[in-house]
Amino acid sequence: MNPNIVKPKTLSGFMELLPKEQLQFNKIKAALERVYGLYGFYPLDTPVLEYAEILFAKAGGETEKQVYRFTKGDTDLAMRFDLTVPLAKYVAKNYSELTFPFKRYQIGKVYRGERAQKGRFREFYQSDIDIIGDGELSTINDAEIPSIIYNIFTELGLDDFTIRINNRKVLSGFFAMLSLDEKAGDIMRAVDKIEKLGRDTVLRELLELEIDGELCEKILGFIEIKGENEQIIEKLRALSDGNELFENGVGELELVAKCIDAFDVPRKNYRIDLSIARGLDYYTGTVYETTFNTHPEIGSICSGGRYDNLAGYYTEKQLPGVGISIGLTRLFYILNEMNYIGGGANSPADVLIIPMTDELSHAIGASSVLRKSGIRTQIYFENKKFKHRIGYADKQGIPFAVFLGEEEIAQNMVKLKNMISGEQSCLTISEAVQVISEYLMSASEVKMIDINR
RNA sequence: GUGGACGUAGUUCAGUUGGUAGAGCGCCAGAUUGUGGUUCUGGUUGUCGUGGGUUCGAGCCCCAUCGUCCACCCCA
Repeated sequence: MNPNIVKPKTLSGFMELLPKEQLQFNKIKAALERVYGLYGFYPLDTPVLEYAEILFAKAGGETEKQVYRFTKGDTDLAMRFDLTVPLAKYVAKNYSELTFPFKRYQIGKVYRGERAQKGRFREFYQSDIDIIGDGELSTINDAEIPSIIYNIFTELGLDDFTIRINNRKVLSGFFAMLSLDEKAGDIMRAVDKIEKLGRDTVLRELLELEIDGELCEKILGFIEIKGENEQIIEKLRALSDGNELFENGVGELELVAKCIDAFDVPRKNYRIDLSIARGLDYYTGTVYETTFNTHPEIGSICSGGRYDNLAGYYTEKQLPGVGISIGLTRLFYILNEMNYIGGGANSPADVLIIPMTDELSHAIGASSVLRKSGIRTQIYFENKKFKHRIGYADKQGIPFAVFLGEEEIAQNMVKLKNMISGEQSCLTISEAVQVISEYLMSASEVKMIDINR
């Protein structure tokens, strides 16, 4: 091997897609943007790099260790590890220019310097939506978020998922009732794992926190409360000893659940689950977590919640908000892994024009006509054997080929071949446009993701 | 940061007690010079991650190193 050749390789934990996969990825991204737009969210883009002092204003412990940080000259720089902190900075900085409640979505890459593994990346897309209030923000917003998530997943063709909701005030209030306020954070982190690790492991972790065995049982019994949403609320009411935080939380949870019904999210796709806690400590109210029913081992594909104060590190203003983040890279990775992806058109073009003569003006003219009708068109310019030319269309799944030879040009016709059926016919260019357009109409009904594949 | 597995062709991988470097897929050519996807025939591809050691002889054994993957932690 030539020693001057540098072996091409990509860093571990950085996803790089093949052309067809990238096409599918972009379709999913476009579907998200479309739905966000339907709910009146503004798009936002912020820099990947920020001053380290901005990103580290809040960060601590684990996240801090995972941030890529470096200096250029005298500037201390860091790469964003989520989209929430940049949003906080943005809102604080542009407070006077914004209209509240401020609704924004942002789809961008974030960076975490941790060990990569299955479905775990060091560079990945997050797709965030947040609603930020000025001073206060109605709890009804907490119900709109799951409805957006529901619409996104159904839009993508998925239906076997569950959005689970809970309220941190309910949990914190309950722990306060057990006089365990100080350990609330640790307890929540332990309790959050019950789905994955099982009751026994969680019990062991609770005991390690030096919590009395009887209280541990109470905690476990609490998070295992099951039933229809109304029944859960009823059971919670019965448990209350008048703790204000707890009662507030139960009230919020009831309201949010009721409103989610009003948003027409089917009961099969969401439910109250008291074991959902979220490890992050800035959540103060409603919390969400979404999983695929058939593959719970994957973990959460999108999660978020309510926070009291978004930008306390950057402004005196009180800015409560609610938001959620979809792990787009992970979502795509998993769908791809399961072969769910690939339905519908995934070709770069709808037609490949194959000129059979040296004179290309007819081919170029035909391509202009096709493109003006919204048909994605490529011309094969290379001087290759015929089987390569048609093979180019075949390999890329381009559904139509147009042959332009002496004969067709003389008759002012094109030969249109349907690559899937193999049928071909001599048509005028406008007839060809019609045939292709009809095909594209029917093809667009195919779901891009098919879990039954 | 902790623990475990694995590095062989473009790619996925086989390679027996240490004895000539292999297969599928892909790619190229032909059957078929204006018809792909199927089929058949032929062909192409290697610093066996890197460095050292043991040995008459190492893809295989030993040491080191780099890299990758998996799990934990944490998270999307």
